[in-house]
Amino acid sequence: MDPHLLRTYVAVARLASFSDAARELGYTQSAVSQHVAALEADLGLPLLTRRPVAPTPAGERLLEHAGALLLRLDAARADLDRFAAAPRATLNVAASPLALHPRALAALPATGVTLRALPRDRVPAAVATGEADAGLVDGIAAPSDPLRLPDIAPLAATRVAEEPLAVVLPATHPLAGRTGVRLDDLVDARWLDAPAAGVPLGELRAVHGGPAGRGFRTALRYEGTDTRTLAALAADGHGLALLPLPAAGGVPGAAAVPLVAPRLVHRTELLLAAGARREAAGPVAEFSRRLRS
Amino acid sequence: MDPHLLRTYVAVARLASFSDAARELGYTQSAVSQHVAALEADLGLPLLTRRPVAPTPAGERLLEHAGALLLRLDAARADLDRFAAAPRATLNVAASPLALHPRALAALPATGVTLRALPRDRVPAAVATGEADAGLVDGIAAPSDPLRLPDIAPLAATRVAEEPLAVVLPATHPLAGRTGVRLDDLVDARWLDAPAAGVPLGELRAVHGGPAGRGFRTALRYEGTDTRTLAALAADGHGLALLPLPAAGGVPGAAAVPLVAPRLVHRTELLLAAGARREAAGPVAEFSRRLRS
DNA sequence: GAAATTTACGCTATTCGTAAATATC
DNA sequence: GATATTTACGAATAGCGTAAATTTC
Repeated sequence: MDPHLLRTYVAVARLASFSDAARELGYTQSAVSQHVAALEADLGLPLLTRRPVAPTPAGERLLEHAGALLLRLDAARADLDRFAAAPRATLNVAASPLALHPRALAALPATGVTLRALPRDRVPAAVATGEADAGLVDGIAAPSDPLRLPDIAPLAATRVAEEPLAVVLPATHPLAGRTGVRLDDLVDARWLDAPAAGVPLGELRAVHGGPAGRGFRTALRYEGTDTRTLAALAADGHGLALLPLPAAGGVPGAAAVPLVAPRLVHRTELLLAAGARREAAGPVAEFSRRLRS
Repeated sequence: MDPHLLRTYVAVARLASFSDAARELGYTQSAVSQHVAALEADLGLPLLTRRPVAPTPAGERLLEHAGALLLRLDAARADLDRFAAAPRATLNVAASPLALHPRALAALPATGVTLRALPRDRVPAAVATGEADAGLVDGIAAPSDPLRLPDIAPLAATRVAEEPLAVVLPATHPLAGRTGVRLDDLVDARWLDAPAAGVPLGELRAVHGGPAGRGFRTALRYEGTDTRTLAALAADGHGLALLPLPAAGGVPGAAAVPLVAPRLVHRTELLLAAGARREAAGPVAEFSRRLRS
């Protein structure tokens, strides 16, 4: 189970071709074939069917392991590399769309900043592998609870902000006038699933504690990142949206009603590779220090 | 960052000796020295001080990564090995002390069972690496929330049971007569820290959502696994204990008062390596099926 | 029979052990 | 000076590419 072999195997499985994988990895087809053969011999299992090239059931399993494994390996290397490298002169921030809290924006250094929007679940990996120096992620959690992040690598998470959650509904909706809604009142409602722009429904289900069982049916899926659009969709009756309260207001035809039960908040966290915390100077340290205070 | 090198490095760091590590791994001292040198060259960093042998700061960092990495690697191998192997004839269960719920005991097959008690945090690893065929873990969580387990490998977790939590206090305690207590009433209290026998205070703090900030001072630490002893200590005024309600009752001089706020439960889960779920027959499948129904 | 994967084979680079050299307490 | 780590060096091995063989559509 040499990582090289795993890496090759993953590439072959992804591209469904030995030859294409060889091109991508800079090997000959022969070498790729030998890699896969070695892996199969090592595990005593066929991993791929040939013609067409597709993973066997055992191969599917291995893919799950291999992905995480290679990610961790890259993360370890990146983290250790940071030890040796000089403090960076620029700051590379990966952020999920809703994590760009004013407090975070205010803490950004004046120059040398690159800000990249990434899907929520790719932010931790970006920080771990060194693609980004710092990450800003959001999610929902119980008040003052940390977010549940996948542990790709030892990352230091710091609270940046917590805001109430709000349900966005059409101004004509019977609940629109309320000062607060309970989620239980809305289990039968149709929701907008907007993993990028809004709070992902899956996460809500996880935190709220419903097993796959009840509710949260999806009416429409929106794949963009614009919260105004999302609120407009909600105003137009395509389904309910869940947003941080500050982001939910001010859309014509829409009412934002705070979610009062269960007691959940929209939380933003700063993510730093643990190795990066040693840096005493530089924009990464500066950004981190400002957000911490 | 070859896993072999990492494994050697970890052994050297743990044993604080090149020679001892060589003996343990079945290499010569020379080979071990070369391994460490190769790693240091690869990363461009010194990882160990010699005489005495101890990890440098960078080495410490690497240890964190390496541990998780090697664990995942072992888990992957074990998981794939299960694919090739014939269904096991015996059932090897790893369980944290409080996870031995009657429902779990009742589901055990009549013969061929080995039951091993393990600290809570080692159960997932035991299942992942194949040391155990199945695991029973407990912890505290919001009602019908899954436990937060470290993701060493893709493990399938199933709910086995949820029980109310109870605070165990001396019968003479002012709150002893209550039908329920709120945790907020007890932040100033002294607690028994019994990571093995009771619910770990750290976990409570995490779920309840206090950052390192307030409360949960420890009066006495008990490292055994016996809940009766723990309750007796609480009865004797050495501090408060937190136990699942069923385990908390019936101790002379002690009162068990259900915890009513925050709404948390003691939860037990069955852990199965995802690879093992394919087994249609055998004691592992039988055990799993009985607990699922 | 064309396209793709596997196998054969030779070259090179790596890895490990023996043994000598060197460093540290 | 004894103990422990490093270095030098040779033998075995593993890994890759070229090219021929084989498989499959």
